[in-house]
Amino acid sequence: MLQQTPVARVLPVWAEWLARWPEPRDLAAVAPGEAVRAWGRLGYPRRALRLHGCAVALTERHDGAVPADLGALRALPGVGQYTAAAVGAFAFGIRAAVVDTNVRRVHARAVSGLALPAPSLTAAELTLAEALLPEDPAIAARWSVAVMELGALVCTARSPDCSRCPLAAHCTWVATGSPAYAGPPRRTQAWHGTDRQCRGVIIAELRSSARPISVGDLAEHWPDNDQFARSLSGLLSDGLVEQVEPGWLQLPGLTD
DNA sequence: GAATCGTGGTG
DNA sequence: TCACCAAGATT
Repeated sequence: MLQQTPVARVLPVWAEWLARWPEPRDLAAVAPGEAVRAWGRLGYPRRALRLHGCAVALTERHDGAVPADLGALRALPGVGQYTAAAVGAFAFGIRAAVVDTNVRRVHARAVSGLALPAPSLTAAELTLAEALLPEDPAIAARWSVAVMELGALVCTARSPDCSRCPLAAHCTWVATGSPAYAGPPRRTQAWHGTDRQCRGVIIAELRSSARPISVGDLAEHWPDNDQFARSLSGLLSDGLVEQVEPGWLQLPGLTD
C-alpha cells in the first residue's frame, strides 16, 4: 500500500484491511475482486491484486506466514527490492539497505550534494546505501528507519527544514549553498484524458457496483469510445476486470 | 532503460 | 491554479 502512496492516506485503509483479514490465509480465501474493492481510492489497483496474490502465495508456499528471507520475499508478487528489504529489515532484523524515495533524497543531499536524486534508482545509489549501512543488523534497521523518517519529516522534497536537521552541519548540499536541481528533467505524469484516467473511471464504477455492469453502461462514463475500449482491454488483460458473460463486467472472482 | 500504472494533498 | 510528488514494481 505504501508503494508510491503517502503514509497518511494508507493508514485508514490498512487498518480496515487488517481488521477484516488479520492473516494472509484470510485474504487468500476471498476473491481478488474483494481486495480491489477494499483498496478504495489508494490508486494503482494492480497493487491490490498483487497483495491478494501475495496472500495466496504465502498460504500455499509458506504455511500462511511471511518468510524471513530476502529471496523468498522478493519472489512474492508486487515485492521488489525495496519492499523485500523493508520487510526483511523491519520485521525480521535482516541487514538490508532500505532505499526508498526518502532515503534517496537524504543521501543525494547529505552525501552527493544534490538537491534531488535522479529520476530513478541507480546502481551508484545502491552502492552508497550499502556502504553507509551499519554492520550490526539491528542497528542497520534502526539506521534505515531514522534516515527514512528524516527524509519524510525534515529533509522533504519541497521545503526541507535544515534548521531542524541533525545532519545540517555535515550536509554537502548545505555546505555548497543548497544548489538547485540540475539533473535530467523530471516529467510529471499526464492525467486528464489519458488511459490512466479512463482506467480509473472504469475501476471506480465496478468498485461501487454490487452487480456486474454491461459494457454499454460502462462506456457511458467515458467520451472516447476507442480509448474506452483500449483501456478496458488493458484492464481485462491485467486481471483487474473480468467478463462474467459476454458484455457483462465485474471485478475479478466476484460471484455477485 | 524507458514506459506504464492512480489518486489526492500541497506550495 | 497547477505542477509536483508520494515507504515502487513490472514489462
